[in-house]
Amino acid sequence: MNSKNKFEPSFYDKVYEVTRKIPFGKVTSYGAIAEFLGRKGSARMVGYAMNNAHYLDDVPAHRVVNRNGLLTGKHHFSPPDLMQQLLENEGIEVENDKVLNFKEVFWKPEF
DNA sequence: ACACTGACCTCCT
DNA sequence: AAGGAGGCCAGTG
Repeated sequence: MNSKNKFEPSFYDKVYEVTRKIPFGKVTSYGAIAEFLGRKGSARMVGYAMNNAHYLDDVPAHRVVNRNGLLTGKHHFSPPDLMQQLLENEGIEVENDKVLNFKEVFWKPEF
């Protein structure tokens, strides 16, 4: 997976690392992660990394939504509703494939 | 090494 | 206000 050497984690690895640090009951956006990693305009890379992250059970991909709080990646889960179910299970209100109180449950990536 | 892909974001009609 | 197109850049064939 990692094309770079092990001393310098690839972009994907950083995305996974940040995604794992998302607190319980919190969510973040692709753009926020991309910006945090220094690739502000590269939100697509984050989403692409999330695609691969599905093979990892350590990465809560359901906590990552787009900038509008919309569950864009829900269709990529086994049952599409699983993403919403997981979020609601964490106390996050989701309605019409959108995260309610997105501003409150939003978690800015940080170490 | 080139071309295409992609769970997004922003700007421009 | 709603929709279309371009841009961002790492990874894979």
